[in-house]
Amino acid sequence: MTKARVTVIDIAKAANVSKSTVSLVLQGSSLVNEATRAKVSAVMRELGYVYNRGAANLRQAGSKSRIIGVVVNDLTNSFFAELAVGVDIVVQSAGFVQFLSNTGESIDRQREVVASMREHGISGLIVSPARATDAADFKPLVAAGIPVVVVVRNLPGAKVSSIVSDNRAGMMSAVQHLVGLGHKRIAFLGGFPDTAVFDDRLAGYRGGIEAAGLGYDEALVISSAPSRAGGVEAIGKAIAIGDRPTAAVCFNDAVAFGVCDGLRARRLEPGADFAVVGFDDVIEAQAAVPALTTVSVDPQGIGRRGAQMLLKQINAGKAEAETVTTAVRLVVRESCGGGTAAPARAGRA
Amino acid sequence: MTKARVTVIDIAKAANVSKSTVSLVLQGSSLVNEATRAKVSAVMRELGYVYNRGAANLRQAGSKSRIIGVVVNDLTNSFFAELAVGVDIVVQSAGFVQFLSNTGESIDRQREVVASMREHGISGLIVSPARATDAADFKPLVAAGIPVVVVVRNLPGAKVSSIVSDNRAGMMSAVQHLVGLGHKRIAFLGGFPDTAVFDDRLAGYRGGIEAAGLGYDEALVISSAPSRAGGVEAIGKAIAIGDRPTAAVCFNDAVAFGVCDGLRARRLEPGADFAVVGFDDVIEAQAAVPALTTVSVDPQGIGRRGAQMLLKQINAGKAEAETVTTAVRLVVRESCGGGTAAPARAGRA
DNA sequence: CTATTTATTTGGAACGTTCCAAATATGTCA
DNA sequence: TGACATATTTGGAACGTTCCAAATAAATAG
Repeated sequence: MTKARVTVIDIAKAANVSKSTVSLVLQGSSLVNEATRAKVSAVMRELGYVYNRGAANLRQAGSKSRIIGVVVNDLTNSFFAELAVGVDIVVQSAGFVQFLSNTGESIDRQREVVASMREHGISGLIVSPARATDAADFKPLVAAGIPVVVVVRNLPGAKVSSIVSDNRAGMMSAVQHLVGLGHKRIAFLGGFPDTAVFDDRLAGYRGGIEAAGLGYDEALVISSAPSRAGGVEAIGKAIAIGDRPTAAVCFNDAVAFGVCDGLRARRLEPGADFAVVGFDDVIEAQAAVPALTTVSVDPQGIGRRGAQMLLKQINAGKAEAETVTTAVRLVVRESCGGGTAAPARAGRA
Repeated sequence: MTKARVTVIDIAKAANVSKSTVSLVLQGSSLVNEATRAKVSAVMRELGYVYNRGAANLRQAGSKSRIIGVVVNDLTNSFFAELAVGVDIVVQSAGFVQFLSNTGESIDRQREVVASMREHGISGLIVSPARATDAADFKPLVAAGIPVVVVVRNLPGAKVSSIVSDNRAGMMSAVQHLVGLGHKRIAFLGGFPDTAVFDDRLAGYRGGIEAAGLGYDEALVISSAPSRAGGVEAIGKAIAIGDRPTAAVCFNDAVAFGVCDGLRARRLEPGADFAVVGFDDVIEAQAAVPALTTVSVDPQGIGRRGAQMLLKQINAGKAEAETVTTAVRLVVRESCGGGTAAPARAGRA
């Protein structure tokens, strides 16, 4: 067991050069003679040298740490897992590493992990904020010159870059699709009203309804937790309405799945008896039965995009807030009926 | 915009004490006077001090970095995402942070990220190795005194701790369940034979078959990619066998889903015409139609467990390799027929 | 052979902490 | 009061790098 760490000085001694030279080799400087470089490299390999980034960061000005912090609100949701993977791909290929943490929608946890990341000297931060995050929470970071990119959920008021999907347009096209299928009573189900994403999606819904000449009816907007359970709850209320809706656009796919569950529990077949559209296009959407018609947002793409933007800002040194909305597209599957006749599913009563 | 970083010396000056005292406060030492502590803390808050962990690590011996490296082979698989969350939960509440990377089953990538983590001075590593990982890859880490815990997939030959689920027992109980339902010809479908996990599960299958007095028939073991597509392929071959099986245990849930797809494509209804059992109990298993009977392994639990073990080793200073197999349990749903019939699952939500 | 480039190498002095040994202040007891 | 114990504070000297200014070696010019 090697007791002490092998340092640049050990290398220097063994290779008969100065530590400065070793450092030069480490950075691939062109100042050093080829022969020397070879010798030093050989010694490093031989002694099993491992670079101490901490020490280097200490010396180098501020944020050369090459660590990117990534904070997501729910890693168990495959949407965000995909997003993290997208970030990782570009971050890694740029020679940075990723510091990933999950907040589970807890705002306190979020504060903790961001603080911790800061102590570790991250070069930049990508965050999908927990619900009800205070826009001011990231103020100190940007004040310290650490670029921040907010993804998925935007943070109105925060002076940071953000990438969000085009929630309005997506929901609008979902509504248009249902209208095209002849539906007149279309509900909007799920989601918490206190989020910017909710507002955007609802606005898209309303826009679609009004553009179709249908009246916007507030009774058809039923919020709930943005989860499967929330979907079950919401469809329950929706069905109890006097002038019952015949279709619904859902806040996200999880809600849509819950809506399907709730329909079946009432002996209604999603797709046949009631049309359902989701939002996000999570991996499960295409495997579900019936396969879910949904608005696809490509979380991995958002992750990649966000990471690129962040790296750009890090390299630029100066970060001016920039906002990007990424396009979305409706993926028509089976949950609104009419779709591609599925491989004969035995009709479950 | 604050130009320079606020350091412990700035605090010292402003609070009229020495930097040593500030350091003491930082570490919550009981040596410092209450009044002094209060004053220093106030100044720190006022000047917006942020602790520089890099500098601290530099001074402190070896691995006090409080960073835990986590490497998984496929973050988009919700099984591993759950695992990462499990790790994060205990790691975070112990005041450590998590460095998470995804290898996407690439062995090169794995080497890169592990090297990078090492440069950053991780205190320990939790890894779910990419396929065909060389056991020797983690040698240098443990030689350097950095504890490593391998999860999910074990690494025969590596002298590191590991946590794997009880693959043998799980598969055995799956077979027993099918035997109990009267099946005589039971196939084992999917998975790559070059993995330890495959060997274990196959051994469990064989054990169950033989314990039931049924003959072990190699023709009924059909390997394939451990994916949905692999499942489709495997069931195709299985059905083509002369003495056709009436049931199958699958390498994992993804394969099981593929098997269901393949059955339907041949106008066979999984559950009714052919019994299918999965392994893992991924989130989708209970929502699928028919809901999948499968062996539940609780990835989050494995993550938590692994993290605890790692922390224990870090604190102990010395790490002796320890191997734990976690219990699994068969969850009976609908994919073997007979199960809870009609009343659509309102059960969960 | 000296003067002048050009190529390479090199000692410190940082960076922001923690740790140690030693200094100072405070209190207690005879 | 002096001597001693106890509580609190404090200057350096590390830790492993990078950077700077300056030294040395080699090559070219005059």
